[in-house]
Amino acid sequence: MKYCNENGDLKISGLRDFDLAETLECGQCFRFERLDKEDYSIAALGRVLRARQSGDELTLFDCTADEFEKKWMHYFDLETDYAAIKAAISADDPVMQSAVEYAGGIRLLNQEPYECLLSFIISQNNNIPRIKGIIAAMCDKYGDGGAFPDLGRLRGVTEEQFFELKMGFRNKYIYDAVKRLDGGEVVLDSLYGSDSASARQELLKIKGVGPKVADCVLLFSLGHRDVFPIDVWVRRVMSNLYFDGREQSLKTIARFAAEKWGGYAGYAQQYLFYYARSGGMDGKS
DNA sequence: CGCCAGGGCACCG
DNA sequence: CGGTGCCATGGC
Repeated sequence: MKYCNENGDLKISGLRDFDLAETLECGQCFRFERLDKEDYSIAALGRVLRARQSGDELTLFDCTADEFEKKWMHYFDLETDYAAIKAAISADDPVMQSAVEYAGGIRLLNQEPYECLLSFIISQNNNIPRIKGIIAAMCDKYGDGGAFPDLGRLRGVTEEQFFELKMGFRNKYIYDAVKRLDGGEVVLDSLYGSDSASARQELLKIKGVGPKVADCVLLFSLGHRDVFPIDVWVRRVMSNLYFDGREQSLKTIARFAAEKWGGYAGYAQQYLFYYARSGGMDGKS
């Protein structure tokens, strides 16, 4: 990977195992806008970044090399060797080989834990377009200039006001999350280093945060790549492709994934999720 | 109209 | 413990 700044824009070349569209559209983040094919506006890390990919070249508009090194390199997980990970998780596994081939440019983002937590609380029993809409409404209403509203801005917001953003029954959960973070009962930044199980226990203190939401926050923002979030899609695709179509319990799937993929289970999960949602459920396409 | 969506809670036996 | 009904909303 090489990069240099041209007229204020950063041009990165020689990228491998990276596809901007796949990475953004695979359901791990919600605040982005597709301007054109492989051309996106991304709201993250305190600003709006426009990015466009052409082959193995990625352009980050209005971005210095310094900013790239300090923020976006890690955000897009570009310092990680995905070729090695893909080889490891798909060894002797035709199912995972297909999933990895289908969307081999997915990267697991390193998002901000606070935004990731609130976003995935909103995601529960919901669909992706509507999740994006609710988050956008919250940013418009309470964020500074459309940014994701920080704790200070959500501190005084009532359950009723969250309900007005069309959150439905999740309004109480968002309210509870804000309260516990604000009160210091849960400290997200302390969860980077600890082991996944104890970090999950902390997140489960928040009302409306169960195993699935907790695992998404651990995987997509806190660097715990061993966790394996199981939603309806993952349960379906796992049952179909690894258990002969017989629906398995969450516990069985979790144990299977942990034994099969270990510390790389999170990567495996994301390839499978995207594969399943794109119609690869029968194991042929 | 009913079913479903990147679930979790309360309640039940 | 494991199973079940319920929760708001919008797209299909």
